[in-house]
Amino acid sequence: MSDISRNGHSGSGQPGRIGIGLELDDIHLKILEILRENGRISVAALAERVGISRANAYTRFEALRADGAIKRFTAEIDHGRAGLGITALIFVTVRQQMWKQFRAELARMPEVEYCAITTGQHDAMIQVRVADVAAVHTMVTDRLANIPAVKATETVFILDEVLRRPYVLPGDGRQAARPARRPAQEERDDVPLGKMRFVGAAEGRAALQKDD
Amino acid sequence: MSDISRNGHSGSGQPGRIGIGLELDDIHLKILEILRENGRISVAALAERVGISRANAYTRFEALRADGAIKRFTAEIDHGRAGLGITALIFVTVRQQMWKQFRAELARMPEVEYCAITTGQHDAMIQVRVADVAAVHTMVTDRLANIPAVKATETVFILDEVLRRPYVLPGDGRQAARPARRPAQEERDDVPLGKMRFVGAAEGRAALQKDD
DNA sequence: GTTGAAATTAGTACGAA
DNA sequence: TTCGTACTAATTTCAAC
Repeated sequence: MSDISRNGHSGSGQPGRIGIGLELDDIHLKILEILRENGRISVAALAERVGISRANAYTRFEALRADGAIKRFTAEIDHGRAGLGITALIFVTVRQQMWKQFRAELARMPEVEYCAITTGQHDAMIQVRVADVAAVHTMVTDRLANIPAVKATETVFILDEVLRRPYVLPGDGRQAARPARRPAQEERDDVPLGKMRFVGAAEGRAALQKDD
Repeated sequence: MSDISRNGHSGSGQPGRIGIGLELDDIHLKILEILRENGRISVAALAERVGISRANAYTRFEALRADGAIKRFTAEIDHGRAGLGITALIFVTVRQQMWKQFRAELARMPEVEYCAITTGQHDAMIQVRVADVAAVHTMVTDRLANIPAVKATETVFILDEVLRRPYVLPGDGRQAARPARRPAQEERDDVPLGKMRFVGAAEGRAALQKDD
């Protein structure tokens, strides 16, 4: 139910568009860094780790929350232990005029953890967590297939989740974090380009986003 | 760096395998439900919302943490506001013998938020967050392409993130939550099966997981 | 933006149901 | 096990610097 696209700083955000309401400085980023790996740390302890006063930490903490830079705090659950041992990705091709309906149906499927609109061969990718393989089949055939907006699906299973970072932030020891220096052409034409493939949006898909 | 597969209850978990150390009852699940939508709630407030005593809430809270059912608490960040407005999915084909090396390289790429091994045409899907489109290109051509373990990549961009639930749990108003009643064949053969496609693992891929 | 005290709340221990 | 209470420690708030 949490629609994270409405004020659209996710995914569809303009490149380099930083700090609309709040100017995020290094201390803000450090706070976020700590909070993403320990969402329950006290503000007092946070202040100490960042090296600022408690009052300052409270002010910044509240500002980040109010600004929306921190969207929420959440507990990461071990799905296996909670009885949802199967994870699958379902790539969906959506009839363009019916995008809004597709969204509404998604909101009614609690097994969907994530849904994103993508470029490439399909229009959307959804990630589902269910108890067993049969439930994936039920989900795809009974629920998704009966949505008129769904033209086709392709399902793959997740065999193992190798890595999940709480939430990526700029400056994680990265070189091209914010302004992103673009290497000159000469510097990068030694790259084996034949290995890779970029997949743009299918024709006429520009309309998809405005569709709702 | 957070390798969530080692004790493998994620993704590769057996169907219905619930409560290895801890038997999770309805109260445990309700606690998880509240915690996933507000990871910073006090245990006192939690106790009240669940309808148990404070002491009991502390006991269960600690048990869930110790058992690993709660893996960590984290803050959800608005990436756009933090300067990482571009999200992409990179599907990677990995040379089987080199899986371990691929993992090691991943750990050194802070822009990778998520990596999962999948069935289907590709071997892994990674999700990256970067500042701009150029950074995706740099990432794929300079970093991934130079890993010998990487045979090929296919990149799609995420245009919009429609839905993200903190973490899916069983019993979210779902019918087939835990034991997952499998519908009899007669009940489901009215489904338009032509719409969908399940994609199994490529040949010889069973070896992949044992590879590290 | 900081420090330090008061008020509040969180976390612990333990005996009883 | 769970609950209730009393106790201790820590956090948050707020005022003055």
